[in-house]
Amino acid sequence: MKGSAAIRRLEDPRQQVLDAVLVLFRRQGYFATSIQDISRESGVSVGSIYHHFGDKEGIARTLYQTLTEQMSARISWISARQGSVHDQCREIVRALFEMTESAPLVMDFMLYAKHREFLPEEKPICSSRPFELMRTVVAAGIQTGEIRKIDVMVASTSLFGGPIRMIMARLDGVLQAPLSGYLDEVWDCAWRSVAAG
Amino acid sequence: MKGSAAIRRLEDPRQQVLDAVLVLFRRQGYFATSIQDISRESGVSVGSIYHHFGDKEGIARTLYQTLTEQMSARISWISARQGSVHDQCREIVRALFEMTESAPLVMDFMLYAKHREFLPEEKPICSSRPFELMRTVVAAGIQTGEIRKIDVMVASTSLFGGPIRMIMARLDGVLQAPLSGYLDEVWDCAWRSVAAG
DNA sequence: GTCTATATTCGGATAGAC
DNA sequence: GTCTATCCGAATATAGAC
Repeated sequence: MKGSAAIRRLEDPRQQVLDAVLVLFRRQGYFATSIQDISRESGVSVGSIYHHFGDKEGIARTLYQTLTEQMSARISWISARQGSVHDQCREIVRALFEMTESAPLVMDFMLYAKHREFLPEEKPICSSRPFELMRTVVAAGIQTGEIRKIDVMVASTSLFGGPIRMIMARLDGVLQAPLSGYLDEVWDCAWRSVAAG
Repeated sequence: MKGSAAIRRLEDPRQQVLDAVLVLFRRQGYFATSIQDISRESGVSVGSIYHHFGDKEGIARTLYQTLTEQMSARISWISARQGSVHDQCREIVRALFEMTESAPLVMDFMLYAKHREFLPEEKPICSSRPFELMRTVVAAGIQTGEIRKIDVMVASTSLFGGPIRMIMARLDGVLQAPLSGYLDEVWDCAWRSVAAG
């Protein structure tokens, strides 16, 4: 039955560990978080953690890959459901804002964690799938003529740079109110920067 | 004479250490850099380093404060020399781009370093002096009517968010060519997002 | 102020029982 | 698969001579 899957998932030690490190990495950072901390917070023993993840880096890598995949999937899904590139991009920004409020730890890890410091093999965040997808959408917008004929990288950073800085400000506590209240104004600014006509 | 000052500065152990950690923190990050590494790279002994900085965190703090002060001073200077807010902001972006090319290590430390992980006392980078100054300029622009009447934070992130993302892409190696070639297009986009009229 | 040698702590990783 | 007890290398910080 379905219910047992949910319970199993709660008991799944891998998921327990991933949930715990998301909290701990945010609170103390990767390096200040010991395996002992992770064991205590997750309720999974040290030996079990090593059995499942190999080493400490393996935990971070698994978390990183899981989250980037989820985010990519969500962006693709949104993108496919919208008609115009304008609507696609606006809904992506809306989704990013919504994720920031509902899962700030995830957004924090995605945007702020210096993956290069503890995942030297991984590509920089700018080159990760979610950001590549955003650039793809922008490139399509230039093709359709919705977006002015400018460099794709310039268009992407102009369109999403403002919203991303707002998210960072919110995660830092510089911004007190929820992002949803700023969405219309932020999107209006962002779109003006690249809109054709 | 002036020459001896320059030589003295090269011999100043504090400066030697700060120069070295800028390189090391960029290459390996704060936590992966040991005091031994710093001693080797700077040519200053471990004991001397502790004498001057107290502890490892003291090195990072000194570096952070020195760089934010320099950056703030430069932004203030630029801002004071320009007539319109439009020109002030454009020259700030130009200066940021120029700094990225001439001193990438400095920009990397300012934008990318997770200061919260090793400087828990410091304010988040969004709240640091340089960013506050930028918001002040933007607020002035709203007063003069050059910038539309929108939320100051929204206006700031919209205006500088794109350029900052371009800088990050450049530091990550995602962008191959120097930023100077993108300045006009980036600034055009940025200004459109907030310009009145 | 500068340096070398050293102490002490800490945390990643493993061994091996269950 | 899970757990506890343990090892061992590494890194911060200090002591104390010069």
